[in-house]
Amino acid sequence: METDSSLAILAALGHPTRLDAFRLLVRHEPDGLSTGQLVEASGLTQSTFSTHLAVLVKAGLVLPEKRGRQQIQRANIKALKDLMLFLAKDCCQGRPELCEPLVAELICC
Amino acid sequence: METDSSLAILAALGHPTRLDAFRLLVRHEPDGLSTGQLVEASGLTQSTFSTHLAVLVKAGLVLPEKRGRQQIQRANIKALKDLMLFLAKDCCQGRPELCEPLVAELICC
DNA sequence: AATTATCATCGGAAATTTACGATCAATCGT
DNA sequence: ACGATTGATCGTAAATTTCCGATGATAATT
Repeated sequence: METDSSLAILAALGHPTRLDAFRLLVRHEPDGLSTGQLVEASGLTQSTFSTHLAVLVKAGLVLPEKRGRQQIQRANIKALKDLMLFLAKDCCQGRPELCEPLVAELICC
Repeated sequence: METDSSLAILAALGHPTRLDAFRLLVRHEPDGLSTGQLVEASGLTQSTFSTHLAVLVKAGLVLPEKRGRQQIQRANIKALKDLMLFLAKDCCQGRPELCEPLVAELICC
């Protein structure tokens, strides 16, 4: 994964509203949630949340899917995986000994 | 790890200057780099970079250490690990089947 | 066809971030 | 003690982000 798309993902998740929304979508995989449900959960205005959602979509973290006049949003787990691999490479590639306990702790989850 | 500190880490890494600096520090573990070396690598002004560095330190991603009149900066690998565990929990806790390929790919690195 | 529901986009205000030069504090070398 | 080096902090201007109400576009309902 290139650093630019990782950067976009990090920036997208670096806001409470967007992080909450993404985590909520992960918990609702693979059904997803409509934009309206996400708006309600956020407690923000529809237009305000729409711009946040656009950031997540642009970063590739959320995959919108048209269903009727609703817009179903789904978390892109692969994007999350790619980000984690990108982060892991930083410490594992250069310093494998630093990565060992990290992976060990991940396996048990 | 609480979501607030994860949020701070994500926001801190969501800027090219700070992401670059952090990755550079990871590659220089465990020796670290002086602030001046980081400034030079960033190509920014000393004062500008100093504010970026403060964000990284506040998020706990970088651990400063006084040495003479220099300030040695070191990457906090544990903070990175905690972030990855936080992200992994989102998809693993709710949906273990989503996490399996993620962990599998991490192990090989 | 008209109305309603869902969601994106526009326009603009307020807040925050980013960037810089200048200054200050601390430490080192002379 | 004095000057030089290192890096944090202050003041501030420009850019970006965040938030909202209003408007538009599209699709379902009546």
